[in-house]
Amino acid sequence: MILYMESAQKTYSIKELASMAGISVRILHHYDAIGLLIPDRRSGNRYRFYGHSHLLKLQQILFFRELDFSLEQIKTILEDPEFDVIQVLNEQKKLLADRQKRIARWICTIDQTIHYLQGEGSMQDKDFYAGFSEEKQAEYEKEIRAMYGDEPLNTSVRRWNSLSKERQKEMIAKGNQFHQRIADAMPLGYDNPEVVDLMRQYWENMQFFYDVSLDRFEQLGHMYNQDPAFRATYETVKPGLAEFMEQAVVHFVKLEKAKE
Amino acid sequence: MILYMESAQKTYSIKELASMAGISVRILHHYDAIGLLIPDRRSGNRYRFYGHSHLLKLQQILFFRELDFSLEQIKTILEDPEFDVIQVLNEQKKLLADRQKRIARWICTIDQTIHYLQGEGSMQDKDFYAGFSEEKQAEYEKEIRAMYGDEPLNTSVRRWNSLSKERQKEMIAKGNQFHQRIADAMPLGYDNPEVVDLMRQYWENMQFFYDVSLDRFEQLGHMYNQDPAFRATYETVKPGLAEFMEQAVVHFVKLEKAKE
DNA sequence: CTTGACATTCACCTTACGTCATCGTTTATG
DNA sequence: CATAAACGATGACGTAAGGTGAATGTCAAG
Repeated sequence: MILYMESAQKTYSIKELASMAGISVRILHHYDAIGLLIPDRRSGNRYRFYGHSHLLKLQQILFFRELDFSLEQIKTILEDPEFDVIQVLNEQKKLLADRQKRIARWICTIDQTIHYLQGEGSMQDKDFYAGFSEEKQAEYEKEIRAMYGDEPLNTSVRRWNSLSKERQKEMIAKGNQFHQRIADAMPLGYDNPEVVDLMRQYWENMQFFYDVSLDRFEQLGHMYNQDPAFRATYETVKPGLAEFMEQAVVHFVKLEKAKE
Repeated sequence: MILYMESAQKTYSIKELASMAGISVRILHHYDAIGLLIPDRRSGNRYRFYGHSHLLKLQQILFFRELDFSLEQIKTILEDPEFDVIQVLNEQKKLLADRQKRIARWICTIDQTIHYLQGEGSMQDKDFYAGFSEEKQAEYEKEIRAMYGDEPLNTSVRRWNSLSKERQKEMIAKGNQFHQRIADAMPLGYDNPEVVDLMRQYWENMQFFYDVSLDRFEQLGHMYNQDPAFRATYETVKPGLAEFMEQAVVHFVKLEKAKE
């Protein structure tokens, strides 16, 4: 492992390090015992002292741990002389993205299960486990493609395509109307009841395409402001609309959750 | 647990069930031993046989397991006579959404760490662990607010705000230009080299605000088409643009990944 | 009648710590 | 200065969720 940290800086006691990292002292004992994170200094009384470099290494360890690597694996990874922190951090980002996708599949499977339980569809037994293994998923997607051809279809797109052209235009116009109405309502402030009601309508309108949970809607709200593409489109309707939308969505979600 | 499944249907051997669910036979033994999933029938030779209802219950168990519930907790949850599958499925969706958020924070922490390691910023030690515990995160956000006031600020928004008004207008115009140029290029087809190059520029332009990975960009691509709000704004530029953008993004990402 | 696939139970092993217990050290306080 | 509280060390045992293997039973097919 290549770590260019001139460690001159501060040293931490075992408890300091543990509480900074949000872990127990015992864990650091354990990591010392198995040679995963050995303090560079031991005072005469055998007290452990950690330097700044251990901070980074511990972060690495906990990253990998979060990704369900075994401590043994982590050790070999970190001991690898070819090991480049930045490269591995980038790889970790990818792993996390994979995990996000997996969770998204799970959410999808849950939706299907709910649908099945409500008796509206007949789910085959194997579908129950679609969210699980990679191979099963690959296999499953193959069948889907065999059924629907090679187009990148999914339910919301199919639902959209099933609308008449008339209806599509209508929906688009509706969306734009909302943006305009929300823009007009900006001076009232994001916590104005009228604005809150507008947000509710906006949200309910979405449900047609997409099963948008409150949490999901909140995420979208942030994106309205933060993603440059969306931000730009909102800002052209009216300067400040992107940020206003974010605030209004967050506020609406908060109110809605308080109801429950 | 309320499960209205008239189990008349097929019965499965232990191995069949295990392989359907992608788990080991031993796990089913274990679940039987601790009374978590007991087969309804044992033939004379003590062989276990499972029915359709066990499929659903096992799915529930594995769902909760994925969410790091202990088997003990899972047992009490499923034994609760008040237990409503659909309600809990909805709760699980929420938990999964939380997990997604947590991962998003991790990705953010990784980005900061990379930034720090490249010597471009000075990260405080505690920031190393920002992705971890909830309390730490709450604490941390408090400090942020103390520093920046009560606005819901984040790096990309700060970055945006740090631009001059002139520059902001410029960026918005740029985004719109892209949309227009991409719309104009639609007849060429999403796999046209010119379109691919446009997508690259679009992507690179994003990097200014947001560290958009290829995977993330692909997700965004799907949203352009699937999220009604964004779909609507794209469709007003030109009908069919939303779907075209999705295809073009997916194609671009595929090409880009093939390069690696 | 044997072989191979599948089933059973019993029993010990593993990982990554938690949880004492027992003891030494340091520091704050009366 | 004495003493308690807080922190440190080591050692030993416990735990959850299975893995792994041994010894043995069952059954259909060749």
